[in-house]
Amino acid sequence: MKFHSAQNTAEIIHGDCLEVIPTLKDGYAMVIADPPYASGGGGIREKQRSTSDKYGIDSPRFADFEGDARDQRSWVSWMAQWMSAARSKCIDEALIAVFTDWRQLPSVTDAMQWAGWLWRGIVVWDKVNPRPQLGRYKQQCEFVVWGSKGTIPPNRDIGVLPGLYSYSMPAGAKRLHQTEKPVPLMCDLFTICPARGKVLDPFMGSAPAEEAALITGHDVTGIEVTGHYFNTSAKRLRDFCG
Amino acid sequence: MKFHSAQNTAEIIHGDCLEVIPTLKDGYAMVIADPPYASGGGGIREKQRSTSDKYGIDSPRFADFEGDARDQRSWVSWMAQWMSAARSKCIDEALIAVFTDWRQLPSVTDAMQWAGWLWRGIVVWDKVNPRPQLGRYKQQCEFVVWGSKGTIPPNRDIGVLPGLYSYSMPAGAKRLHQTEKPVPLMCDLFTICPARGKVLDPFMGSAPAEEAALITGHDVTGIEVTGHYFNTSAKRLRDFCG
DNA sequence: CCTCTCGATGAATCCATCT
DNA sequence: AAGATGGATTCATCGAGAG
Repeated sequence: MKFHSAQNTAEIIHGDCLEVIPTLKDGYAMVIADPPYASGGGGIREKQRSTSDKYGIDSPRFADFEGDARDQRSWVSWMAQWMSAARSKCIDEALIAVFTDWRQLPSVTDAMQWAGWLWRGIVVWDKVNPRPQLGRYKQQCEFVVWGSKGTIPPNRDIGVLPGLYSYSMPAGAKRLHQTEKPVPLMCDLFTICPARGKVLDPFMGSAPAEEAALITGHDVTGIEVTGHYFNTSAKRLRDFCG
Repeated sequence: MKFHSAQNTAEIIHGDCLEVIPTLKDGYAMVIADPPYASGGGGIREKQRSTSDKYGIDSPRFADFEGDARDQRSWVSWMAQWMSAARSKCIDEALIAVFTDWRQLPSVTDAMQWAGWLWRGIVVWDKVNPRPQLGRYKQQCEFVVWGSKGTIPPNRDIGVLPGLYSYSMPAGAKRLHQTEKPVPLMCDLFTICPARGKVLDPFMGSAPAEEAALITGHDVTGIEVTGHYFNTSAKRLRDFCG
């Protein structure tokens, strides 16, 4: 399914990214990913809880999403698999940026390197208003582990990018997914992507990255396995493209 | 060597923390550590460079510090060893906080857990003005991996602590060590330590943590292996205690 | 005492050039 | 051919010193 803004195209595909990615044409300049964190709890019982129960706060407003019930070992190898598949569809100077929380950060850096990407750093997303925790430090930040397929060419016209971004979680009716990322944050992250470079997003969710890619002038391919959220994304992009 | 503020005592010891820690009395409520990161490079050549050369910029202003030349495997097991030794001198509800950069963050979380500590989160230190890097995200933050020996009792009277702190690197003549941490940052981190709880600092450097501990009302034991920096710390604490 | 300008600095990274 | 060395780059912030 395709949506067109003034200059760019967003294509969205309903399916499992491990099956869909091999069918794509290559030429991607950036991979952006917000995979299920699978970190809601240590034991098998926690993994079996629904995502809206694990990550929801008071009343479950959101449909459950898939892929969050893997145990730690299989989660890491699965992460490495899709990162490897995505890498094979990328140009040599491509970049990758993967969201994670503190619990899975070490596993994400492992998986990224197993998949052949060069790990280059950690960008911090300050969520500004996280849930307070009495008597301990708040988990105020999430992290974007980023890397590249090969060397990054110098002297691109993008200046110096921040390593810390502060944006509140999307709130209220505008929020369409439990773990939706702010569109302005996604726009900022795309600053590192070469002008007009194609973007691949294997975990579309409610499509904030697709909206941001169109805003910043990139073609984008989004993949989503959960039917409910694929439909949510289609509606969002239909509305956005007017 | 001991220094006394109005209410508290700082004891500083010259030696290798792995040898010194077993000689200490127990009863510590918090371990704070800023170990050598050993992340200056992947190969043996990088490890052999002096710390002032690796981490300093143009003209080396600071004396070199020891312990930064371990390779990755031995660095991790060494980290686990001192964390384990420190843990055995702690009370059941003790806390630990360890500084690291992005490169070593996954290894620090491994070592902390190998040593028996419960890993509880990542506190982010925003350095505000890191060196800019053209065409990529800046490495703007360092990280404090924190955990506890056992459960953390609820309802301690410290309210909710931030998970993100912004402080510039100490600058100018006040800065006594290449990698010195800001005293206000150290003071903020000690907010989680129970009132009058004893603090252990195995990598004293130029003693910003010792100064912060006295300011916030804690007895503290600092250990430093490099003679030059032991003397620097002694002078700093002598001046501070008047 | 406050404001302004100017200069110096940084737990960096990359690459061309030697050995 | 592989490993070691040295130099260039970048800009927000801080501090010193002048006005």
